[in-house]
Amino acid sequence: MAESIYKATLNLPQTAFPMKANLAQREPERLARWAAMDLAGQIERARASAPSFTLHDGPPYANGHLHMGHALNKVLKDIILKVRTMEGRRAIFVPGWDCHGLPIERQVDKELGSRKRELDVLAFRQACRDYATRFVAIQRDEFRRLGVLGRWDRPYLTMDPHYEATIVREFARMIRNGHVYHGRKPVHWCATCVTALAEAEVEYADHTSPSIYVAFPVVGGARALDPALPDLPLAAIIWTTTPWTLPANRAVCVHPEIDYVVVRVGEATYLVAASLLQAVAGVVGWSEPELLGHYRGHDLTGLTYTHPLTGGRHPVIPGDHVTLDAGTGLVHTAPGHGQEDYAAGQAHGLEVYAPVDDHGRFTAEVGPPLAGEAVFAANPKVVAMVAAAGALLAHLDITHSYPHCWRCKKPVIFRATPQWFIAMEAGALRARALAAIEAVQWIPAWGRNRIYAMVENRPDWCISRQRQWGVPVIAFHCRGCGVPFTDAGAAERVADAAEQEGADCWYTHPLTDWLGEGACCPACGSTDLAPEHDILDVWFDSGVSHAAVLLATGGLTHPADLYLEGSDQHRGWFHSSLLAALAAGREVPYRAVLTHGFVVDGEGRKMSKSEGNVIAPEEIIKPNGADLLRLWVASEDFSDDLRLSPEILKRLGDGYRRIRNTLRFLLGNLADFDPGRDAVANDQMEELDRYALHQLAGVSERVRQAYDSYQLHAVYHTLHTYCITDLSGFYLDILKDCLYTEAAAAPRRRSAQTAVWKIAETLIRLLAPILCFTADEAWEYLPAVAGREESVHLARFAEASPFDPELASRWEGLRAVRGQLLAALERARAAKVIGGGLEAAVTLYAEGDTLALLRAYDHQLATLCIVSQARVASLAEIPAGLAVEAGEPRVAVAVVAAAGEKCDRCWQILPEVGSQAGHPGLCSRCAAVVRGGGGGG
RNA sequence: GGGCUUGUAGCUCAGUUGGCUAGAGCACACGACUGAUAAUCGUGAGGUCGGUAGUUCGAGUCUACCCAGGCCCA
Repeated sequence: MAESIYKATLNLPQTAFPMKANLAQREPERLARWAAMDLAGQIERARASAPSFTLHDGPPYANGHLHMGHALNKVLKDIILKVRTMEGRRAIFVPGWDCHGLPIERQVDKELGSRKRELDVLAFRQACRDYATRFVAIQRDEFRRLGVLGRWDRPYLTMDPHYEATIVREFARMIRNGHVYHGRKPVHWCATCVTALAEAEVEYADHTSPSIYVAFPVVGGARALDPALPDLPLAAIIWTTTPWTLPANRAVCVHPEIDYVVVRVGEATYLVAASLLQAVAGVVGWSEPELLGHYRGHDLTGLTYTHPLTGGRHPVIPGDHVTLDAGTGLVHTAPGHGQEDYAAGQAHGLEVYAPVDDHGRFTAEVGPPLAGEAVFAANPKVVAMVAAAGALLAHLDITHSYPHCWRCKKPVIFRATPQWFIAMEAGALRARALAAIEAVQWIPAWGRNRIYAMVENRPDWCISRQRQWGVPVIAFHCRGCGVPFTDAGAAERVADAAEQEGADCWYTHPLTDWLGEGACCPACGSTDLAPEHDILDVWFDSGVSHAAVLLATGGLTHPADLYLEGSDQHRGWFHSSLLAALAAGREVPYRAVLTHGFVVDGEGRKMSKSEGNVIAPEEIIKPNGADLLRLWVASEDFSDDLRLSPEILKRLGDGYRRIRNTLRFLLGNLADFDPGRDAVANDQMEELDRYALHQLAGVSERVRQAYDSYQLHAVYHTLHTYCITDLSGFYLDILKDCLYTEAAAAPRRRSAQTAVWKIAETLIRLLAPILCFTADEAWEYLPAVAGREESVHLARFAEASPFDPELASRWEGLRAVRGQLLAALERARAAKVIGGGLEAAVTLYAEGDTLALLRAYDHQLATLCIVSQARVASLAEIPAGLAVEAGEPRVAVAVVAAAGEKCDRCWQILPEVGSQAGHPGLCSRCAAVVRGGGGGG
């Protein structure tokens, strides 16, 4: 097609802002630019005296590469910080890492292999430190790639000397507050490796164990339970697969809500769960047990029984963990040898008894013949003793899943070992924590219930670990009497030393440096003292971050305004931070807690390697850029789980391109616009442009409000729909005629450009927290203005454009009619009456207010509907055969092919084309523009 | 098994205290344009609101149970 000679006289869009994002290449370039200009530092300096907003970073674990969960969390934080910054607040981001702990220790173990034996504690700790340092660097680079701004050059690390010192100092405060005590608790123990094992170090495998049913004689016989029963002996039947734990039995647990029965077999009666009677009868060989009575579990509690081996008397207690899956419904409980046994024992004041040494052998306490025997080897002896006591009802072998040591593959035992605890009741810690929870804003609100129930029910916090890579529990043992003790003053001295030397000082200094010369055991007076070897739980480390970071970093506040983590942290960091702060006599470290869900696949299932449905951040960034990942974060409602799938990314890519193109079009139409010279005052602007600014004001307000309440998905949907519906599909489409064909400096074109400019300035800023790369790129293509910030991230959100509801209601009326007209045009198109809209001449038939409105805007209707000619008439004049359009308002639309010639320049078909002197191909408007020196050119 | 939580078109989301033929954008189909062009515009077709049973004149919205997910425990 021959190009019109007039094309050069049009003001077509011009911009170097590329349509194709090419983010994979451009983002790293922008990151380099930000680094070179120290963008994060500039932002901090620009807001140095502004009101603060502190979002405290929960430290990820310094191990492995980032997964989507990490990316999600950090991007959410970054978006929120950028929002606060653009709202004018000082929002300093100090990222952190959790560096101590078992996973790193295990990795280092693996890497060292057999060489580990050659390393002393300090060398091993150094190896762990090196490992953590390596992954901090890796993860830092991966986080930065996401566009997250902050103090990446000086993050907080829980292994920093200052941080380690803070851990010790907070521990000292807890000692002073009377929270720290020493007790016993069962842990997985490998008797071969002579070490405690964490849950992660336990592997489950099949193992054959003796399965025995034992009768525990109830004190007082059947009548102790129910006087109506015959005066016969009564025995509670228990089942166990670890006979060796029987010497440590201290109770029998029953479920208070379960039905139990008493049955008579010969001259004895037995207690067993009703629903398990048949199974038990089969195993122990009862032919016809006689049913004597039904009882609920809570009827049984309060009974006591005689231990068949020791002769000791122990109680029947309630326990909700009792199930009817197997056994008898009455559970042998040894608080020193089982997790649930321990919990039940704690609730009823039972002794934590575990007469087994580090090598898995019975101690002298149990006496002959078991003393000195390895527990597994002693099983037959115990069974024989039970039989000898006349208490063995049945004995067989079963194969079942049983915990084994990850290292030596031998079966492990549960064994109570000495541990350090934070007491929940001392200083009313639990009550204070519950009260504090009420004062925090939980977003979503159900977070409050979740953490409240946990704090309400949790046992004392076991803070010691039998490990090496961590901060030592600052405590002492007396070699004389064996009594452990703490000393707050000593701990404070350790903290002082740790400020310089790190927690390693515990291993390098003599105890006299902490306790002074001549220190002695507070219990027996012995001066033969030893340091504690256990280290602190890593949750203790991160739990004191508020003290180590918020209190120690200028510009941050304590408490923080916000903690923001996944919902699993109700049990994790939110929880440990709360307890650590209160136990140390500090206030709650956060005012508000925001939680997000987990990343799941397109079906809502969790991502797992075995399922093959994992998507790594890398897989999004490499082809699409970090902005797309960020857009995904913003597009989904993060209060629930976030779905991620190839289709979702595809849709999102479409959305991104749409927004980008809209920006490009806006920028392209500002090529010749100099705001200082050309901007039109609001009251001088065309109504259409003022209506566009009114819409912008609404969008801006909605988005700002959504940002403020952390409804990021509402931000995305609002902006996306705005770009498509209000801008692309309405305002900008209509505006093309004016922008392209009017004289460059024509007042109505400058009016339009002023609106376009304000829309661009506002929209780019609103997008900046989410599309941090794209918005900053677009920022550079905005018309130059004095004092423009070097980056959009240094700017504030735009001043609100004016609302004009009265004008808006008129234009919404016009827009509704336009919608009706478009449907009519489509029919005409289908009937081949017209092709493009500009081939049409329309007549709008309306009535009442609509008719008045249309008459008032008569001269603008053609432009508004992008047809060549439009006229208005009363619905009363509607021609025969023309139907009223469906919907509101009531109008009829007649569409005919426009009469006249097509203007060579603006493509409208008008009757006057051909009558313009010197410009036979032009309409009168275009002829005037061309005579006046053309458009822009 | 327990605590908390989710389930509206293929996708992402709206649906205030129960009240209209359940909405939006995208994707899809069809069409237009070729001066936003690896763009742009229009029209249209998509949902028994996870299921069942209740309460009610009326339920996506309330109740109970069930199914399928998620987090944390056991």
